[in-house]
Amino acid sequence: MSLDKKEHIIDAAIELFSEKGFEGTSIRELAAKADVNLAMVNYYFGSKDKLFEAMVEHKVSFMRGRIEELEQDKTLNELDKMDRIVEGYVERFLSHPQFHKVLQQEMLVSQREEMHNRVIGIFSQNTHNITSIIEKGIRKKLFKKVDPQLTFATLIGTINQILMSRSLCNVLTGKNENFDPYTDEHFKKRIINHLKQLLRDHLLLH
Amino acid sequence: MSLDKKEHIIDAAIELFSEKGFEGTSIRELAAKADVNLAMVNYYFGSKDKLFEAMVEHKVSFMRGRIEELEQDKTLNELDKMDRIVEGYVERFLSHPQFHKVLQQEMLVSQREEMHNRVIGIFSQNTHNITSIIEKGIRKKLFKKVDPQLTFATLIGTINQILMSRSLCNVLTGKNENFDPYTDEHFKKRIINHLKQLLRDHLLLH
DNA sequence: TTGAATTAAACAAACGTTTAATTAATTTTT
DNA sequence: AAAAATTAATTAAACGTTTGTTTAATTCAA
Repeated sequence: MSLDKKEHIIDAAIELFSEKGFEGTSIRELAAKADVNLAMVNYYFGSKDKLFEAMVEHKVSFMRGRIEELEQDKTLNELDKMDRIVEGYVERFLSHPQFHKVLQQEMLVSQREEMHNRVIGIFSQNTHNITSIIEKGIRKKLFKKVDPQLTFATLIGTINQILMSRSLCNVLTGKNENFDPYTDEHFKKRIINHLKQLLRDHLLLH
Repeated sequence: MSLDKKEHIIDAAIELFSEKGFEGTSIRELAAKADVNLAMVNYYFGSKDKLFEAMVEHKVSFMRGRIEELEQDKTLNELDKMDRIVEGYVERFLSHPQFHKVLQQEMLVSQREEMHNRVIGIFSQNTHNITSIIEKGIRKKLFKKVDPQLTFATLIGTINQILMSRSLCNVLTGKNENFDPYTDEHFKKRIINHLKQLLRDHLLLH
Protein backbone atom coordinates (compact mmCIF):
# COMPACT_ATOMS: atom_id res chain seq x y z
CA MET A 1 0.00 0.00 0.00
CA SER A 2 1.68 3.17 -1.14
CA LEU A 3 1.10 6.12 1.18
CA ASP A 4 1.67 8.29 -1.85
CA LYS A 5 -1.48 6.98 -3.46
CA LYS A 6 -3.59 7.52 -0.36
CA GLU A 7 -2.38 11.07 -0.16
CA HIS A 8 -3.00 11.52 -3.86
CA ILE A 9 -6.64 10.58 -3.29
CA ILE A 10 -6.94 12.90 -0.30
CA ASP A 11 -5.46 15.77 -2.26
CA ALA A 12 -7.88 15.20 -5.11
CA ALA A 13 -10.72 14.99 -2.61
CA ILE A 14 -9.87 18.36 -1.04
CA GLU A 15 -9.68 19.99 -4.42
CA LEU A 16 -12.96 18.59 -5.70
CA PHE A 17 -14.93 18.81 -2.45
CA SER A 18 -13.91 22.45 -2.05
CA GLU A 19 -15.21 23.50 -5.45
CA LYS A 20 -18.08 21.06 -5.98
CA GLY A 21 -19.10 20.03 -2.50
CA PHE A 22 -19.17 16.54 -1.03
CA GLU A 23 -22.38 15.34 -2.65
CA GLY A 24 -21.48 17.17 -5.85
CA THR A 25 -18.31 15.12 -6.26
CA SER A 26 -18.54 11.58 -7.62
CA ILE A 27 -16.03 8.90 -6.74
CA ARG A 28 -15.50 8.37 -10.43
CA GLU A 29 -14.24 11.87 -11.14
CA LEU A 30 -12.30 11.81 -7.89
CA ALA A 31 -10.54 8.61 -8.93
CA ALA A 32 -9.86 10.10 -12.35
CA LYS A 33 -8.33 13.22 -10.81
CA ALA A 34 -6.19 11.16 -8.43
CA ASP A 35 -5.24 8.89 -11.35
CA VAL A 36 -6.27 5.69 -9.59
CA ASN A 37 -8.82 3.00 -10.33
CA LEU A 38 -12.37 3.65 -9.19
CA ALA A 39 -12.35 0.75 -6.76
CA MET A 40 -9.20 1.93 -5.01
CA VAL A 41 -11.04 4.63 -3.12
CA ASN A 42 -13.26 2.12 -1.39
CA TYR A 43 -10.37 -0.30 -1.07
CA TYR A 44 -8.28 2.22 0.85
CA PHE A 45 -10.91 4.17 2.75
CA GLY A 46 -13.93 1.86 2.90
CA SER A 47 -16.47 4.38 1.73
CA LYS A 48 -16.91 7.93 0.52
CA ASP A 49 -17.93 9.04 4.02
CA LYS A 50 -14.86 7.46 5.56
CA LEU A 51 -12.65 9.10 2.93
CA PHE A 52 -14.07 12.41 4.05
CA GLU A 53 -13.32 11.66 7.68
CA ALA A 54 -9.81 10.48 6.82
CA MET A 55 -9.24 13.67 4.84
CA VAL A 56 -10.29 15.85 7.77
CA GLU A 57 -8.20 13.97 10.30
CA HIS A 58 -5.18 13.97 8.00
CA LYS A 59 -5.36 17.73 7.53
CA VAL A 60 -6.26 18.59 11.11
CA SER A 61 -3.25 16.70 12.41
CA PHE A 62 -1.14 18.95 10.21
CA MET A 63 -2.43 22.06 11.89
CA ARG A 64 -2.47 21.40 15.61
CA GLY A 65 -2.66 24.82 17.16
CA ARG A 66 -0.24 26.59 19.40
CA ILE A 67 -3.10 28.55 20.90
CA GLU A 68 -3.38 26.59 24.12
CA GLU A 69 0.26 27.18 24.98
CA LEU A 70 -0.15 30.80 23.95
CA GLU A 71 -2.84 31.27 26.57
CA GLN A 72 -0.46 30.01 29.30
CA ASP A 73 2.46 32.15 28.15
CA LYS A 74 3.54 34.59 30.86
CA THR A 75 6.04 36.61 28.83
CA LEU A 76 3.43 38.17 26.54
CA ASN A 77 0.64 40.56 27.42
CA GLU A 78 -2.87 40.05 26.04
CA LEU A 79 -2.46 42.40 23.09
CA ASP A 80 0.68 40.62 21.99
CA LYS A 81 -1.19 37.35 22.24
CA MET A 82 -4.00 38.65 20.05
CA ASP A 83 -1.42 39.75 17.50
CA ARG A 84 0.06 36.26 17.47
CA ILE A 85 -3.38 34.76 17.08
CA VAL A 86 -4.13 36.96 14.09
CA GLU A 87 -0.84 36.06 12.45
CA GLY A 88 -1.33 32.37 13.17
CA TYR A 89 -4.89 32.23 11.87
CA VAL A 90 -4.26 34.18 8.68
CA GLU A 91 -1.13 32.18 7.97
CA ARG A 92 -2.85 28.87 8.53
CA PHE A 93 -6.08 29.64 6.71
CA LEU A 94 -4.44 31.15 3.66
CA SER A 95 -2.05 28.20 3.40
CA HIS A 96 -4.96 25.76 3.15
CA PRO A 97 -7.81 27.71 1.56
CA GLN A 98 -9.44 24.70 -0.10
CA PHE A 99 -9.47 22.62 3.04
CA HIS A 100 -11.04 25.44 4.98
CA LYS A 101 -13.70 25.83 2.32
CA VAL A 102 -14.58 22.19 2.86
CA LEU A 103 -14.83 22.80 6.59
CA GLN A 104 -17.04 25.80 6.00
CA GLN A 105 -19.34 23.73 3.82
CA GLU A 106 -19.56 21.07 6.48
CA MET A 107 -20.39 23.67 9.10
CA LEU A 108 -23.20 24.99 6.92
CA VAL A 109 -24.87 21.66 6.25
CA SER A 110 -25.85 19.17 8.92
CA GLN A 111 -26.27 16.32 6.47
CA ARG A 112 -23.54 14.06 7.83
CA GLU A 113 -24.19 14.80 11.47
CA GLU A 114 -21.12 13.10 12.86
CA MET A 115 -18.80 15.10 10.63
CA HIS A 116 -20.78 18.26 11.22
CA ASN A 117 -20.20 17.94 14.95
CA ARG A 118 -16.55 17.03 14.40
CA VAL A 119 -15.97 20.22 12.40
CA ILE A 120 -17.81 22.36 14.91
CA GLY A 121 -15.61 20.75 17.55
CA ILE A 122 -12.47 21.80 15.66
CA PHE A 123 -13.64 25.40 15.41
CA SER A 124 -14.95 25.65 18.93
CA GLN A 125 -11.72 24.19 20.30
CA ASN A 126 -10.04 27.56 20.25
CA THR A 127 -13.12 29.54 21.14
CA HIS A 128 -12.61 29.12 24.85
CA ASN A 129 -8.90 29.89 24.81
CA ILE A 130 -9.24 33.09 22.82
CA THR A 131 -12.23 34.46 24.71
CA SER A 132 -10.28 33.70 27.89
CA ILE A 133 -7.40 35.85 26.71
CA ILE A 134 -9.78 38.70 25.92
CA GLU A 135 -11.50 38.35 29.29
CA LYS A 136 -8.16 38.41 31.06
CA GLY A 137 -7.22 41.56 29.19
CA ILE A 138 -10.47 43.12 30.35
CA ARG A 139 -9.87 42.14 33.99
CA LYS A 140 -6.39 43.64 33.83
CA LYS A 141 -7.97 46.83 32.46
CA LEU A 142 -5.75 46.57 29.40
CA PHE A 143 -8.86 45.99 27.26
CA LYS A 144 -12.21 47.70 27.21
CA LYS A 145 -15.36 45.86 28.24
CA VAL A 146 -16.05 44.40 24.81
CA ASP A 147 -18.11 41.32 23.90
CA PRO A 148 -15.40 38.63 23.90
CA GLN A 149 -17.44 36.02 22.07
CA LEU A 150 -18.62 38.26 19.27
CA THR A 151 -15.16 39.74 18.98
CA PHE A 152 -13.90 36.25 18.29
CA ALA A 153 -16.73 35.78 15.78
CA THR A 154 -15.53 38.94 14.05
CA LEU A 155 -11.97 37.70 13.85
CA ILE A 156 -12.78 34.29 12.47
CA GLY A 157 -15.67 35.61 10.38
CA THR A 158 -13.50 38.13 8.58
CA ILE A 159 -11.06 35.45 7.52
CA ASN A 160 -13.83 33.06 6.53
CA GLN A 161 -15.45 35.77 4.46
CA ILE A 162 -12.23 36.31 2.53
CA LEU A 163 -11.73 32.57 2.13
CA MET A 164 -15.30 31.89 1.05
CA SER A 165 -14.82 32.49 -2.64
CA ARG A 166 -11.83 33.55 -4.66
CA SER A 167 -13.93 35.47 -7.14
CA LEU A 168 -15.94 37.17 -4.38
CA CYS A 169 -12.67 38.21 -2.79
CA ASN A 170 -11.50 39.66 -6.08
CA VAL A 171 -14.76 41.51 -6.59
CA LEU A 172 -14.41 42.92 -3.09
CA THR A 173 -10.85 44.11 -3.55
CA GLY A 174 -11.30 45.18 -7.16
CA LYS A 175 -8.78 42.71 -8.56
CA ASN A 176 -9.32 40.89 -11.84
CA GLU A 177 -10.94 37.49 -11.99
CA ASN A 178 -7.81 35.36 -12.39
CA PHE A 179 -5.83 36.93 -9.58
CA ASP A 180 -5.07 34.49 -6.76
CA PRO A 181 -5.37 36.42 -3.50
CA TYR A 182 -4.47 33.46 -1.34
CA THR A 183 -0.89 33.11 -2.53
CA ASP A 184 -0.23 36.86 -2.64
CA GLU A 185 2.09 37.88 0.20
CA HIS A 186 1.09 41.52 -0.04
CA PHE A 187 -2.58 40.65 0.39
CA LYS A 188 -1.79 38.42 3.35
CA LYS A 189 -0.03 41.29 5.09
CA ARG A 190 -2.95 43.54 4.27
CA ILE A 191 -5.34 41.18 6.05
CA ILE A 192 -3.04 40.88 9.05
CA ASN A 193 -2.65 44.65 9.31
CA HIS A 194 -6.38 45.20 9.06
CA LEU A 195 -7.19 42.66 11.77
CA LYS A 196 -4.45 43.85 14.12
CA GLN A 197 -5.55 47.46 13.75
CA LEU A 198 -9.21 46.48 14.13
CA LEU A 199 -8.51 44.61 17.36
CA ARG A 200 -6.33 47.42 18.70
CA ASP A 201 -9.09 49.94 18.05
CA HIS A 202 -11.73 47.71 19.54
CA LEU A 203 -9.89 46.33 22.53
CA LEU A 204 -7.52 49.02 23.80
CA LEU A 205 -8.52 51.84 26.11
CA HIS A 206 -7.88 55.30 24.77
CA MET B 1 -52.04 26.89 -10.84
CA SER B 2 -52.15 27.84 -7.21
CA LEU B 3 -49.46 30.32 -6.18
CA ASP B 4 -49.75 28.84 -2.72
CA LYS B 5 -48.39 25.56 -3.97
CA LYS B 6 -45.48 27.15 -5.77
CA GLU B 7 -44.56 29.00 -2.62
CA HIS B 8 -45.00 25.84 -0.61
CA ILE B 9 -42.39 24.17 -2.78
CA ILE B 10 -40.03 27.13 -2.52
CA ASP B 11 -40.36 27.17 1.26
CA ALA B 12 -39.62 23.47 1.46
CA ALA B 13 -36.67 23.98 -0.86
CA ILE B 14 -35.14 26.70 1.34
CA GLU B 15 -35.53 24.55 4.41
CA LEU B 16 -34.01 21.44 2.87
CA PHE B 17 -31.29 23.14 0.83
CA SER B 18 -30.15 25.06 3.88
CA GLU B 19 -29.64 21.99 6.03
CA LYS B 20 -28.74 19.36 3.42
CA GLY B 21 -27.36 21.36 0.53
CA PHE B 22 -28.59 21.45 -3.05
CA GLU B 23 -27.13 18.14 -4.21
CA GLY B 24 -27.96 16.56 -0.86
CA THR B 25 -31.65 17.22 -1.30
CA SER B 26 -33.69 14.93 -3.57
CA ILE B 27 -36.79 16.13 -5.38
CA ARG B 28 -38.66 13.25 -3.79
CA GLU B 29 -38.12 14.37 -0.22
CA LEU B 30 -38.66 17.96 -1.29
CA ALA B 31 -42.04 17.06 -2.78
CA ALA B 32 -42.91 15.10 0.33
CA LYS B 33 -42.06 18.05 2.56
CA ALA B 34 -44.08 20.44 0.39
CA ASP B 35 -46.90 17.89 0.31
CA VAL B 36 -47.14 17.80 -3.47
CA ASN B 37 -46.68 15.11 -6.05
CA LEU B 38 -43.14 14.43 -7.24
CA ALA B 39 -43.90 15.52 -10.79
CA MET B 40 -45.30 18.88 -9.71
CA VAL B 41 -41.84 20.29 -9.07
CA ASN B 42 -40.79 19.81 -12.65
CA TYR B 43 -44.24 20.79 -13.86
CA TYR B 44 -44.02 24.15 -12.12
CA PHE B 45 -40.34 24.95 -12.33
CA GLY B 46 -39.05 22.83 -15.22
CA SER B 47 -36.06 21.38 -13.40
CA LYS B 48 -34.29 21.25 -10.06
CA ASP B 49 -31.82 23.88 -11.22
CA LYS B 50 -34.59 26.22 -12.30
CA LEU B 51 -36.37 25.70 -8.99
CA PHE B 52 -33.20 26.89 -7.31
CA GLU B 53 -33.02 29.98 -9.49
CA ALA B 54 -36.71 30.71 -8.93
CA MET B 55 -36.18 30.37 -5.18
CA VAL B 56 -33.30 32.84 -5.21
CA GLU B 57 -35.14 35.39 -7.33
CA HIS B 58 -38.27 35.04 -5.23
CA LYS B 59 -36.38 35.72 -2.03
CA VAL B 60 -34.09 38.41 -3.40
CA SER B 61 -37.05 40.42 -4.63
CA PHE B 62 -38.31 40.40 -1.05
CA MET B 63 -35.16 42.05 0.22
CA ARG B 64 -34.29 44.81 -2.20
CA GLY B 65 -31.92 46.99 -0.27
CA ARG B 66 -32.26 50.57 0.78
CA ILE B 67 -28.50 50.91 0.71
CA GLU B 68 -28.27 52.77 -2.59
CA GLU B 69 -30.64 55.49 -1.39
CA LEU B 70 -28.80 55.55 1.91
CA GLU B 71 -25.57 56.45 0.15
CA GLN B 72 -27.27 59.45 -1.50
CA ASP B 73 -28.90 60.66 1.72
CA LYS B 74 -27.66 64.16 2.67
CA THR B 75 -29.29 64.38 6.10
CA LEU B 76 -27.12 61.69 7.69
CA ASN B 77 -23.40 61.70 8.29
CA GLU B 78 -21.28 58.66 7.47
CA LEU B 79 -21.32 57.22 10.97
CA ASP B 80 -25.11 57.37 11.08
CA LYS B 81 -25.19 55.63 7.73
CA MET B 82 -22.95 52.85 8.99
CA ASP B 83 -25.26 52.42 11.96
CA ARG B 84 -28.24 52.08 9.64
CA ILE B 85 -26.36 49.57 7.52
CA VAL B 86 -25.57 47.46 10.57
CA GLU B 87 -29.19 47.52 11.71
CA GLY B 88 -30.45 46.73 8.22
CA TYR B 89 -28.07 43.84 7.64
CA VAL B 90 -28.58 42.18 11.00
CA GLU B 91 -32.33 42.59 10.74
CA ARG B 92 -32.45 41.15 7.24
CA PHE B 93 -30.02 38.29 7.76
CA LEU B 94 -31.54 37.12 11.02
CA SER B 95 -35.03 37.20 9.54
CA HIS B 96 -34.02 34.79 6.78
CA PRO B 97 -31.25 32.66 8.25
CA GLN B 98 -31.98 29.59 6.13
CA PHE B 99 -32.02 31.49 2.88
CA HIS B 100 -28.71 33.10 3.69
CA LYS B 101 -27.22 29.74 4.49
CA VAL B 102 -28.20 28.62 1.01
CA LEU B 103 -26.51 31.69 -0.43
CA GLN B 104 -23.39 31.00 1.60
CA GLN B 105 -23.29 27.44 0.28
CA GLU B 106 -23.62 28.68 -3.26
CA MET B 107 -20.81 31.15 -2.72
CA LEU B 108 -18.58 28.39 -1.45
CA VAL B 109 -19.13 25.99 -4.35
CA SER B 110 -18.75 26.89 -7.98
CA GLN B 111 -20.64 23.85 -9.18
CA ARG B 112 -23.57 25.63 -10.83
CA GLU B 113 -21.49 28.45 -12.26
CA GLU B 114 -24.40 30.61 -13.36
CA MET B 115 -25.94 30.60 -9.89
CA HIS B 116 -22.56 31.03 -8.28
CA ASN B 117 -22.02 34.24 -10.22
CA ARG B 118 -25.58 35.36 -9.55
CA VAL B 119 -25.07 35.02 -5.79
CA ILE B 120 -21.72 36.77 -5.90
CA GLY B 121 -23.48 39.51 -7.82
CA ILE B 122 -26.04 39.90 -5.06
CA PHE B 123 -23.37 40.20 -2.39
CA SER B 124 -21.09 42.45 -4.36
CA GLN B 125 -23.97 44.74 -5.23
CA ASN B 126 -23.65 46.55 -1.93
CA THR B 127 -19.88 46.32 -1.74
CA HIS B 128 -19.34 49.44 -3.79
CA ASN B 129 -21.96 51.51 -1.98
CA ILE B 130 -20.68 50.72 1.48
CA THR B 131 -17.00 51.15 0.70
CA SER B 132 -17.96 54.48 -0.90
CA ILE B 133 -19.55 55.63 2.33
CA ILE B 134 -16.45 54.66 4.28
CA GLU B 135 -14.19 56.40 1.77
CA LYS B 136 -16.28 59.53 1.96
CA GLY B 137 -16.02 59.46 5.75
CA ILE B 138 -12.26 59.24 5.40
CA ARG B 139 -12.10 62.17 2.98
CA LYS B 140 -14.20 64.26 5.35
CA LYS B 141 -11.74 63.35 8.11
CA LEU B 142 -14.60 61.90 10.14
CA PHE B 143 -13.06 58.42 9.76
CA LYS B 144 -9.52 57.22 10.13
CA LYS B 145 -7.61 55.89 7.14
CA VAL B 146 -8.86 52.33 7.46
CA ASP B 147 -9.05 49.62 4.80
CA PRO B 148 -12.59 50.16 3.48
CA GLN B 149 -12.86 46.86 1.65
CA LEU B 150 -11.64 44.69 4.49
CA THR B 151 -13.76 46.67 6.92
CA PHE B 152 -16.76 45.67 4.84
CA ALA B 153 -15.53 42.07 4.84
CA THR B 154 -15.42 42.25 8.62
CA LEU B 155 -18.98 43.52 8.83
CA ILE B 156 -20.49 40.94 6.52
CA GLY B 157 -18.16 38.21 7.72
CA THR B 158 -19.19 38.62 11.35
CA ILE B 159 -22.84 38.19 10.49
CA ASN B 160 -22.13 35.26 8.18
CA GLN B 161 -20.10 33.60 10.90
CA ILE B 162 -23.02 33.83 13.30
CA LEU B 163 -25.44 32.61 10.66
CA MET B 164 -23.27 29.74 9.54
CA SER B 165 -24.48 27.18 12.01
CA ARG B 166 -26.99 27.39 14.82
CA SER B 167 -25.11 24.92 16.95
CA LEU B 168 -21.77 26.63 16.31
CA CYS B 169 -23.37 29.89 17.36
CA ASN B 170 -24.61 28.26 20.55
CA VAL B 171 -21.21 26.78 21.29
CA LEU B 172 -19.68 30.21 20.79
CA THR B 173 -22.08 31.98 23.10
CA GLY B 174 -22.30 29.17 25.63
CA LYS B 175 -26.01 28.57 25.11
CA ASN B 176 -27.52 25.09 25.13
CA GLU B 177 -28.01 23.12 21.94
CA ASN B 178 -31.72 23.73 21.41
CA PHE B 179 -31.64 27.48 21.89
CA ASP B 180 -32.60 29.40 18.75
CA PRO B 181 -30.36 32.48 18.59
CA TYR B 182 -31.91 33.76 15.38
CA THR B 183 -35.32 34.52 16.83
CA ASP B 184 -33.99 35.90 20.11
CA GLU B 185 -34.45 39.68 20.23
CA HIS B 186 -31.87 40.07 22.97
CA PHE B 187 -29.24 38.32 20.91
CA LYS B 188 -30.08 40.42 17.88
CA LYS B 189 -29.48 43.60 19.87
CA ARG B 190 -26.26 42.14 21.18
CA ILE B 191 -24.98 41.65 17.65
CA ILE B 192 -26.03 45.13 16.60
CA ASN B 193 -24.36 46.69 19.63
CA HIS B 194 -21.16 44.77 19.03
CA LEU B 195 -20.94 45.78 15.38
CA LYS B 196 -21.82 49.41 16.01
CA GLN B 197 -19.19 49.66 18.75
CA LEU B 198 -16.65 47.82 16.63
CA LEU B 199 -17.14 50.21 13.72
CA ARG B 200 -17.07 53.24 15.99
CA ASP B 201 -13.76 52.09 17.49
CA HIS B 202 -12.31 51.27 14.12
CA LEU B 203 -13.55 54.21 12.08
CA LEU B 204 -13.68 57.25 14.35
CA LEU B 205 -10.73 59.44 15.16
CA HIS B 206 -9.89 59.73 18.83
C1' DT C 1 -65.84 20.67 -23.82
C1' DT C 2 -61.50 22.42 -23.55
C1' DG C 3 -57.31 23.24 -21.00
C1' DA C 4 -54.90 23.09 -16.87
C1' DA C 5 -53.67 20.43 -12.72
C1' DT C 6 -52.50 16.15 -10.70
C1' DT C 7 -51.23 11.47 -10.46
C1' DA C 8 -48.71 6.83 -10.62
C1' DA C 9 -45.62 4.63 -13.32
C1' DA C 10 -41.73 4.24 -15.98
C1' DC C 11 -37.23 6.06 -17.96
C1' DA C 12 -32.38 6.28 -18.63
C1' DA C 13 -28.40 7.88 -16.39
C1' DA C 14 -25.43 8.26 -12.54
C1' DC C 15 -24.43 6.99 -8.14
C1' DG C 16 -21.68 4.36 -4.29
C1' DT C 17 -20.30 -0.10 -3.64
C1' DT C 18 -19.01 -5.03 -4.37
C1' DT C 19 -17.24 -8.88 -6.77
C1' DA C 20 -14.25 -11.93 -8.85
C1' DA C 21 -10.22 -12.27 -11.48
C1' DT C 22 -5.45 -10.79 -12.28
C1' DT C 23 -1.08 -8.77 -11.34
C1' DA C 24 2.51 -7.34 -8.10
C1' DA C 25 4.91 -7.69 -3.97
C1' DT C 26 6.25 -10.04 0.14
C1' DT C 27 7.18 -13.91 2.97
C1' DT C 28 8.20 -18.67 3.70
C1' DT C 29 10.22 -22.84 2.49
C1' DT C 30 13.47 -25.49 0.28
C1' DA D 1 19.43 -17.84 -3.68
C1' DA D 2 15.55 -19.93 -6.13
C1' DA D 3 11.04 -21.65 -5.91
C1' DA D 4 6.79 -21.89 -3.86
C1' DA D 5 3.16 -20.01 -1.16
C1' DT D 6 0.86 -16.22 0.68
C1' DT D 7 -0.67 -11.73 0.99
C1' DA D 8 -1.55 -7.22 -0.92
C1' DA D 9 -2.65 -4.15 -4.75
C1' DT D 10 -5.07 -3.32 -8.91
C1' DT D 11 -8.37 -3.95 -12.42
C1' DA D 12 -12.76 -4.21 -15.31
C1' DA D 13 -17.21 -5.44 -14.85
C1' DA D 14 -21.38 -5.76 -12.66
C1' DC D 15 -24.66 -4.82 -8.71
C1' DG D 16 -28.66 -2.76 -6.79
C1' DT D 17 -30.25 2.03 -5.61
C1' DT D 18 -31.28 6.44 -6.18
C1' DT D 19 -31.32 10.26 -8.96
C1' DG D 20 -33.77 13.95 -12.02
C1' DT D 21 -36.96 13.81 -15.53
C1' DT D 22 -40.74 12.33 -18.69
C1' DT D 23 -44.86 10.08 -20.09
C1' DA D 24 -49.46 8.96 -20.51
C1' DA D 25 -53.54 8.61 -18.15
C1' DT D 26 -56.84 10.79 -15.08
C1' DT D 27 -59.07 14.34 -12.36
C1' DC D 28 -60.51 18.96 -11.85
C1' DA D 29 -62.06 23.59 -13.11
C1' DA D 30 -63.77 27.07 -16.38
